[in-house]
Amino acid sequence: MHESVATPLDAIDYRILQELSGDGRLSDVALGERVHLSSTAAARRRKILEERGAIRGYTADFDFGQLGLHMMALVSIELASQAEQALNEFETAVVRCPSMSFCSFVSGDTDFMMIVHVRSFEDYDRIYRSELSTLPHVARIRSSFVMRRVASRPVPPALLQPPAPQPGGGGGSGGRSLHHGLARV
Amino acid sequence: MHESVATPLDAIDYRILQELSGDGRLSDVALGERVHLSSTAAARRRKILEERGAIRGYTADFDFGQLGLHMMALVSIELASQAEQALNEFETAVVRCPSMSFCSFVSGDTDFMMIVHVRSFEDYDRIYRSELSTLPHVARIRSSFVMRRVASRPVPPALLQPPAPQPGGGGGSGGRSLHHGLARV
DNA sequence: GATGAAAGCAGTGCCTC
DNA sequence: GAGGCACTGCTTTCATC
Repeated sequence: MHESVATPLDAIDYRILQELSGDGRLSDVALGERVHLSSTAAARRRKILEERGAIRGYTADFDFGQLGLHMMALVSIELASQAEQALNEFETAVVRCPSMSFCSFVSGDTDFMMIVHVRSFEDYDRIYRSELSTLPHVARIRSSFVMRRVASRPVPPALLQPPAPQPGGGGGSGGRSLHHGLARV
Repeated sequence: MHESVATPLDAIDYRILQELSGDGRLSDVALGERVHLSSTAAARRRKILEERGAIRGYTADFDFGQLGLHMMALVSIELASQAEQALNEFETAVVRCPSMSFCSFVSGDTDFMMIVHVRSFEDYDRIYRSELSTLPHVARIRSSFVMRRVASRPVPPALLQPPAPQPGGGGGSGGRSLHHGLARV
């Protein structure tokens, strides 16, 4: 697996990503029409994007309410220790939380941020006690609840574009200089 | 108002949702095999789930790093006023933020939580000043950055199941194993 | 990137349980 | 009402240029 980007994505690749972001089940024929390519050319590009990992997969987007998941909680978790072993043990445990949708190690005044979907307040109470507060090394949990989703999209279409050239000519700091320190997010 | 829950989803429907959550481009033939149905029956159920809105759509899942989006920020925004007009004006403006992936009105000690993808620190600085701090009624912005994604999945498979029977009733069908791996981390 | 043939798939109507 | 089967027309795939 080559971590470095072998060939940069061109404008058509980004168009394909935009279309597949909007409809992941788009047929190759429809995809080709939208990016002004033949279906085979579109399919080939799509496959290359999948193989190089730019497209990691496809998923269905659900109505959480219809699935009975009426509440979404944003949970910030502070550990009692930030030693590597504590972080590792916490992370190993948290990926096994059945209710956890998202968890990341963050900078700032907390250690981890999680997104948790639950059915009800009772459900959250149960999960809080059985899944969250039993995670190792947890010192403090703060929860806030999503009252209303204002906007939600996998990636803003505006970001699915080739990196713009930096103003000022030779600057070139856009996009490729930040591999140190931040893992791929 | 008896149209809110037309027909409850059965166990096969939830199996279909699980499979499409893992691979949104699954063909009807493959879907049928996985849920032990013919392709036509699987396709019919999938279509019904789409039409009733349980499946809102399908989307591709990207490697943000390969797209040049090396940073993800969690931004909490507190407004100077929580009057309805202020909330409305803020929300109208925030959905136009090109870099915004997610925004919700939340309970707790802030008003809105956003997820923002950017290319670099320079990019974030630019977006902070041009997109975030110019939003109407903003009193305070706090950002934290995702250092590492520990886990990320659209919906935990464990939640894509029929609601468990209420305790005390008589339900004995709760022997569910939680061995689902994380689809993508 | 395009073309054409072959394989595979989706969509429909009809039948069974 | 729901599942399965067979047929028909597309779509995808893989040669090849």
